[in-house]
Amino acid sequence: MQRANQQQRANQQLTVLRALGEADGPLSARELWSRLIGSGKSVGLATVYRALQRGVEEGTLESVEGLGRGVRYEPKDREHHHHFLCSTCDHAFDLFGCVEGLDSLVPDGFQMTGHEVVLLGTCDACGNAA
Amino acid sequence: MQRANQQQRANQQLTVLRALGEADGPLSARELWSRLIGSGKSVGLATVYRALQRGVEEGTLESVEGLGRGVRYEPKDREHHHHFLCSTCDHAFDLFGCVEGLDSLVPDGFQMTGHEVVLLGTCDACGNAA
DNA sequence: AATAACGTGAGAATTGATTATCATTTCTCT
DNA sequence: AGAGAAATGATAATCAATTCTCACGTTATT
Repeated sequence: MQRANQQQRANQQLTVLRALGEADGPLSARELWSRLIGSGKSVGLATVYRALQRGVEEGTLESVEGLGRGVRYEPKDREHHHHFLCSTCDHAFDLFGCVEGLDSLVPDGFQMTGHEVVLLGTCDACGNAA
Repeated sequence: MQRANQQQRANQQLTVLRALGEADGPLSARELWSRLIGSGKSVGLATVYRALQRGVEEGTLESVEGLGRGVRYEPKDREHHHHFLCSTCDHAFDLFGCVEGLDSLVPDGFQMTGHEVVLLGTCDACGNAA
């Protein structure tokens, strides 16, 4: 391993969690890792996984399924929201607000404990780049 | 391979597609395969995959992501609907009806082309079995 | 019946995501 | 500074889902 400078040493996991906290939506481990590398932070993919796993164990992070294939993570302290999944860049964006009329969809005998709403389409950037 | 009886020979892929058509919600390849085996139909998992792949290519099936991890499949001719995902048995049930107020969630500059709503909780059977 | 194209099942191979391992390095505390 | 605990990065191992391969059965056509 090449000489790493002291600046970006320290607690790498904090670097990871901070980056996730600044994201505009839930990120997968790889997505988060790419962003870190892209912004010049040298962290191992394994460390990203470790940070995410630990965040979930400690209750500060939440894993989000239902957005395309993989699992994504987001800070748990965000208030109730949903996501917009861009089919071009595959990034998930946080949305604000919720919807009406969910209760009426629940079949007799079923107990609803939560819900997810995902809007699909093209994000601003991808739409303009077309 | 043990002697298979002629009755259930013929076009196995049709058997697969028929079973999917009779399901009360989208099924994963494995889920569909299990059901077939469970009901005495001897089909190979590879054949299930072939039938699903072909169904999608020919436009009669649609793959559904966003329900837990894997990919599930459903006939494309069903009218617009959403799903209830039971956290106990992991089965996805078709629901009827839709919700209000989706448009207002779309951020400026984003183009929405579709949406998914997933209700989470416990299905009737699992709730009673508890 | 003969031939060729297609369908099938079993299991191997591939793939992508996640976890485990291990030699170092960094931290913490004294 | 020194000792032991924890963190880190590279990469190997694991695991589940999906695809591929191939020997053989089936169907269609003649």
